[in-house]
Amino acid sequence: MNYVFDNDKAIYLQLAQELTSDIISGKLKPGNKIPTVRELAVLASVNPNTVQKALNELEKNSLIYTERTNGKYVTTNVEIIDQFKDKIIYEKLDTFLSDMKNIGISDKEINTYLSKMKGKNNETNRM
Amino acid sequence: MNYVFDNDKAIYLQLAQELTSDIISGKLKPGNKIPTVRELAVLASVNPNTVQKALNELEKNSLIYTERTNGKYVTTNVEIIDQFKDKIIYEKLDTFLSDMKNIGISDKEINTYLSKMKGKNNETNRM
Amino acid sequence: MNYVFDNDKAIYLQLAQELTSDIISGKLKPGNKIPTVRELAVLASVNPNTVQKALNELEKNSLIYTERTNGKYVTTNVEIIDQFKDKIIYEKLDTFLSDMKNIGISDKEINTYLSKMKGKNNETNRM
Amino acid sequence: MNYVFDNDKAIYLQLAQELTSDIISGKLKPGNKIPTVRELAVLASVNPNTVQKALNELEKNSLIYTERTNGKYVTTNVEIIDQFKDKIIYEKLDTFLSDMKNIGISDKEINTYLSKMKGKNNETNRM
DNA sequence: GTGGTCTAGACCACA
DNA sequence: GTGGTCTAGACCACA
Repeated sequence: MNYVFDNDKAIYLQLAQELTSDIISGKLKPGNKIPTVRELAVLASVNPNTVQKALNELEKNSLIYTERTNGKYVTTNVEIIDQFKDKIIYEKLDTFLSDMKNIGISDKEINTYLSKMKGKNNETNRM
Repeated sequence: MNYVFDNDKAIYLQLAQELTSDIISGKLKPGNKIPTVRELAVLASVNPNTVQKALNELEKNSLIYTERTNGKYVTTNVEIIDQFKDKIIYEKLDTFLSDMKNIGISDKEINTYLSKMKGKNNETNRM
Repeated sequence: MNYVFDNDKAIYLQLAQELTSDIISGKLKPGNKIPTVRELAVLASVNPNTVQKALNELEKNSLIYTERTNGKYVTTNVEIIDQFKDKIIYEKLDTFLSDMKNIGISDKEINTYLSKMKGKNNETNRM
Repeated sequence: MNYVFDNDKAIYLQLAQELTSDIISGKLKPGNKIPTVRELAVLASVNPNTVQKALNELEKNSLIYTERTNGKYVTTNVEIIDQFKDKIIYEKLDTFLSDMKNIGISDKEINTYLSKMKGKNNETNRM
């Protein structure tokens, strides 16, 4: 996890997206315990309230659930994760393609750019 | 122009990006007059001050210039526009690819998804 | 006359200052006819209303007077011009020295800078 | 800090210049916390939005940086401050000398005036 | 009619 | 409490 936040968007939303990525990618597996709010707060150099707000987003999407006094866990319902993964991929693709279109880049050009860049983008980590 | 704003980001930044897209894509051509601050405010259902702030962003990037009492115009310096276009394409590609990577999508899968979706994304308009 | 205006200040005030300089320096001599409002407007690439407003400033300071239907003239009262010259020199010096002081430049340093720069500032024309 | 504004120039620009002077002169030192937006608004008898706009100017010039929710601080990069100081001194000298020239004051006369006035200008505070 | 500035006041994210 | 955004509305310089 590489917590560098973009000033243009609320931190709690960016954090929620990072954590969602971790679940979707399998980095955090079904049933895994999520680090405590305080641990995450330290990891992300962020106020616990902000972490709480981020985790609420995940819970709203049923990606995690809370065991009272025991902690928060990744859902064991693989269906939900898979569906969410599909939804996010679709959204990101859609946004990417319509952005390219708005900028005036044809499908053909997209392919050219993509083949140029693949394998080179190891530095950044935005979502 | 389709001004639907996302709650997650400052309106003035989203508006600035829409207008930047319009210039980069050639929809607004070098030397073209930008609609007046007040016109844009009405079009985007937003306060004139917010439009001002958005246009300041474009002016900061030298994409537009102001003729006192006359209006604002797209730069006639094609170089600047081209360079900005390249910069934005690079950034969007980079973000897209690292997002996909974070989600756990391989380059091969990206290609599959892309060929499925191309030509279908006519609804949305985000940047 | 070199009419390049600074965006940070009203044009009519800048124009008034240019014209005041011309009188104070003797470029426009006592009794000389001032170019017409329209001529000045063309020279300065400015609206006649703006020239009018600038000339009002000079008239307010008694540096020029209007002969109905005949035009505007530099005052023949040399006293007034001399006093105004003194006043402006004093103000400019005062502003300059207090600016330098605020920036933290000592009198000694001012001298060093001045001897370095004298004779070199032929390009600019601000007032 | 002495916040008296001149009607001829935008308040936010004058405020920006005052604060720039404070940094350049060392009155506000590298790393120092800038008074809060609201404090400055009260000090300058000005709207907080106007202060924001002024501070944006300083941030644009990298003289200050913002710590989210924590406040704004003078840059710790002394290089930047020194370069900006040089730039401003040069500009002020250049303006001063060309103004004097336009008024018809010779270099020799400037020296005479300067030696008369030095040490006497304690009242004013313009920049 | 054009852009620019400013205010009063509200509301948000984050700590 | 800190900075940031936004609105409604007023007023100015310039053409």
